[in-house]
Amino acid sequence: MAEATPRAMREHYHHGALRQAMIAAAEEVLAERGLGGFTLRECARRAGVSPAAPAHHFGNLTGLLTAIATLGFDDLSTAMDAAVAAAQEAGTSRLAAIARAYVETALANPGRFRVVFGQRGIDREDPAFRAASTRAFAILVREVRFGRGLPPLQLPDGKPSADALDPELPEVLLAWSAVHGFSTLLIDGALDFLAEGNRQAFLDRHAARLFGLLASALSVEDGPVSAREA
Amino acid sequence: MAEATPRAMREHYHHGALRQAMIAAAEEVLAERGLGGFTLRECARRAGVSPAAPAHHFGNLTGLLTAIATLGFDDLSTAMDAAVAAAQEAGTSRLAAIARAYVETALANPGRFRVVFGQRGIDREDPAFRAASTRAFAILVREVRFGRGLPPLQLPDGKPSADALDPELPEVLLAWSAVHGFSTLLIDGALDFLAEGNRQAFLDRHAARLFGLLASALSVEDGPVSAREA
DNA sequence: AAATCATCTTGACGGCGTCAAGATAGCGAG
DNA sequence: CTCGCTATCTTGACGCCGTCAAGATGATTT
Repeated sequence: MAEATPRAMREHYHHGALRQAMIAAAEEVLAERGLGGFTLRECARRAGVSPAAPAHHFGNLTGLLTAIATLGFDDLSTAMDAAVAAAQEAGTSRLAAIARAYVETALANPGRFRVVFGQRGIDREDPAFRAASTRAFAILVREVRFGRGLPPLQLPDGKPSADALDPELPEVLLAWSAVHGFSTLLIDGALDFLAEGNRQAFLDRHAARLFGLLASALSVEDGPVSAREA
Repeated sequence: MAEATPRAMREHYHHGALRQAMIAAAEEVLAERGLGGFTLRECARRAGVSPAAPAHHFGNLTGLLTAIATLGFDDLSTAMDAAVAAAQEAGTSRLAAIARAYVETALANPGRFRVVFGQRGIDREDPAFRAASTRAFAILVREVRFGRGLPPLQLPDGKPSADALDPELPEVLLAWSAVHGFSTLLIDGALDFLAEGNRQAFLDRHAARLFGLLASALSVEDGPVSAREA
């Protein structure tokens, strides 16, 4: 497949599905070496193609990363939706399930997760990316509203009107910030001094309590419920 | 100062304070071009020195970034402590003040903030870095405990014993995750589709509510306050 | 005054992303 | 059926990157 003989080159001069092949190679490289070790040339190498070939399909490195980011966002949506369905079934907290799914997706392939959040130049105006991003955000909004006993919002097609989701925005932002922050802190090793070399044990020990705390914080009806016996 | 004549070169063959100069240059580059446009060679250029000169002081790029990260963590600590003092004075929520300070620090110099959290290879085992990191974490722990009406923890010197801070760990993690996640989402532009081109207005509009929500969530006395009428 | 040592320069290496120019092949129009 | 068109891919080059080995320089110690 990656033959170097003139014969094979002649036969495969036109790759035929380079775009797909590049994306597959990119996912591979990200999983293997992370975002730091990610290289356009290496992806081209694995796709069995010259370094300049991808330009025609993706424009440049940013284009490739944007494509990866779009897929990554879709995976995030898929994982969250699946988690919600499972929690629904099991009768457990849907918000906690979403949180778990988000963090697990990030930890499963940190390099890819970092691409999604543009640690290395993606095109946020790209229509496909925007669509994927909006889709994921809508899931979060829907679940936060569900957690507060509110009916789902009518999301015509494009982005939800800012006014419509304004009332619950702080809750949504808190939810997203918390799961996203926890994910990045874990990925970047900022919590390693607490995990003492065993990240999984650390998660088993504290993640559920953290997610539960978040879910219950978001379910609280109104203002400060403190002042209980302070 | 950055003369190129042999004369000046001879006079300045030994820079004398290259370490400082490199750090200053690095901060400059980070502020100007962000972490993506950050380059060891560019820093050396601004310090008026050859590309290989910094090696003697920092080892390699990672060494320089680690030094920057250490300073960045210290700034985070300073900002948080100042915010707490101010809130104390004003009688407002100390936790909300810390949150605001954290986010503001991140937004003030995103490139530097990204260095702190190792988006580009730092040495987390570096003693100075570890100390700075522990210091900042201790502030967070102290304030979360204060918010819950608990006395400050005895932190001998090194890291706090894991057992001692175990009870409040979920709250601390939630606090850190939320402020960190909000910061990175903002920095990475993931919230731009909500901010509609005016990030400051967006913050003015929603940040206070978000921080207030977080602070009150952390002040809740005990377990799930949900199940109220679910 | 001589020797030692930290500091800095020079020149080179391989790897990167990108670009211009040319080779190749599939495809539609005649 | 063939001719040309166009999308696709290669080649070779450019400037930039981080790093290294070897040598120059100057401060410090002996």
